[in-house]
Amino acid sequence: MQIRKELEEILKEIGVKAPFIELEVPRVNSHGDISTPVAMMIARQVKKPPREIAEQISKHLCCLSAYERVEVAGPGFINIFFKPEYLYEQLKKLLISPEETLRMNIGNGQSIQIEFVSANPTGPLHLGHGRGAAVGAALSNLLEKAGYSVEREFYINDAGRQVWLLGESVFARYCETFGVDYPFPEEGYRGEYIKEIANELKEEVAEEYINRRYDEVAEFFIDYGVNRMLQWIRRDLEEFGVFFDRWQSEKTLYNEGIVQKCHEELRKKGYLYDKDGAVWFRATEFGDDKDRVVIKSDGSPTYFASDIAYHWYKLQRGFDQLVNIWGADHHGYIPRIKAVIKALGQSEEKLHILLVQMVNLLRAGRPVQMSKRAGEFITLREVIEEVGSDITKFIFLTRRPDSHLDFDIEVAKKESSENPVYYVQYAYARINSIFRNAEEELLKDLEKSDLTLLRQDEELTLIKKTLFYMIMFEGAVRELEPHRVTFYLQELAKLFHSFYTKHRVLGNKTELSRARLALCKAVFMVLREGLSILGVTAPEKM
RNA sequence: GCGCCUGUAGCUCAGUUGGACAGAGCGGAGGUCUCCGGAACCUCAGGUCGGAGGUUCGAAUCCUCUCAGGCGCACCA
Repeated sequence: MQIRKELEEILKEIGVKAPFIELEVPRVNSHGDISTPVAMMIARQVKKPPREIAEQISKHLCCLSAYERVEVAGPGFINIFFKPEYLYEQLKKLLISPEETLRMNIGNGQSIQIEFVSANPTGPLHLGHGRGAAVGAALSNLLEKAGYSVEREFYINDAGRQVWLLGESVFARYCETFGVDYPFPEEGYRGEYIKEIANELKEEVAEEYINRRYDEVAEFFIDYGVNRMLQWIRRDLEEFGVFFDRWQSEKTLYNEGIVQKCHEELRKKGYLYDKDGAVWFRATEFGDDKDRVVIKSDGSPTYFASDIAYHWYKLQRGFDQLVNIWGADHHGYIPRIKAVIKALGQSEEKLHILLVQMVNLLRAGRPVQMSKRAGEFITLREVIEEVGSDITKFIFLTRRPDSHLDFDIEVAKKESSENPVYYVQYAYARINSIFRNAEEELLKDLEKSDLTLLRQDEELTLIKKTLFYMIMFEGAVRELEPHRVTFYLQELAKLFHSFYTKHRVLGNKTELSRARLALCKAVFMVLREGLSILGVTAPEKM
């Protein structure tokens, strides 16, 4: 698939530079296999009517052997029809080297760090975290396959007030198990899991910490609580099929002097200043609404203090690009973090902040109330136990991240038995089943089979669809949109089921069967590749 | 009050840096199967793209205003 390159060259000959050449797969067959509006896009620049430019371009394209014909249509579309021979050739290429073909090298080894989930270690993960996890993991996989060197990182907020409260909550419950009265912190965490930790502690340390003041033993309780929470978080994520390369602790940023070093640098540049007994960051210099407090007048740092340092540290580590996946409730935070990046002398383009909208959890149309403090909520773990990981991920990945999402547990279970994930997985299982039924002889060296026997509409359509995976892939990478993969897979599965219903693979003349098996193999590889981006299993049987 | 996100078929959602008559799944109606897995396939019905202006060859997409829902506007995290 090198149409884009060819078009670029033609444009160069004509003396035009187009920033990005858009290729579309038209809905209507008569509009060609591939179509491009590029002539219309440059019409203004060249000051010629689009159709005239289109004619000129299409004349050049006509000479190339891959195309059967090239038409100019409508206001100036260039519609390209492939020669079947070209399709067979590309299909063969896919069969011979699936990895090289399906994994376009776009990133060229650039390093990119993706930070996601980063849930506070003060309670179990909920469904919103699950959405971030699914999106982050899929995006990571996508970029990795596109030739980026990806690091998946989880940032742990293990410093500050929230974990202080976690420790105190555990401490209170711990005292309680000995019948010792300690007032439960007003904003403490009231979930059952806190009691679980307290009971564990009772086993482990007996009454060692009884009758002490909390601030004397806080460190112990915080560490214990945080570690236990992280264990659970990690376990739940693993169960969900999401893994991280690195877990960065906020506390470590303090202990290793990273926060201090970063602040010194900013101070030197004049971007930190003192006012009213506090230390401020000059965010307004870089487009934020107001300057932001970094160290409060009581001497304690704000959350922002370490967040600045965290981003500084990421940049220090030399990534070419950074991606932060945040819950949409943090959107107000974007200008100040972008300001930090700029203050550190880096281009804000380096940092992509992807907002993932909130998830409303419903059961049969009725909202399920969620409140972490009160300890009433349904966890990610409970949802994946009831609904299943594949289904849950698939639901998250069939929506744009910034769309609001009502996740109805009952609907999720019902719908999935009738369609979305299983539909795609079923196509995969079907192909596997065909392979199981086929005689071994037939399956040998499929790339050498006579692909020109694939002449039926359904076959040609299916071949094109598998080849157009690359167009979808490129767009998904460019826009950081893994959900495009999900939609593509559904379309591919649909075309496969259609083909399967209409044409028999096995039991034909040997060569036709082999050609169709080859086609199945190609679909098989694309499905497997796509599902692996989504982190959804590709079952051989189901 | 200010800012961000969302509003597309009865429901859940896509719609490729503005492109050809607006798409899919579910639900509804009707059909397909002697055979590789029916968790399948095919057909039909169904939308003034929240509303009003504007920009242009061309708008679901961009701009302005407006309505509705969600979320933010701390020396909280």
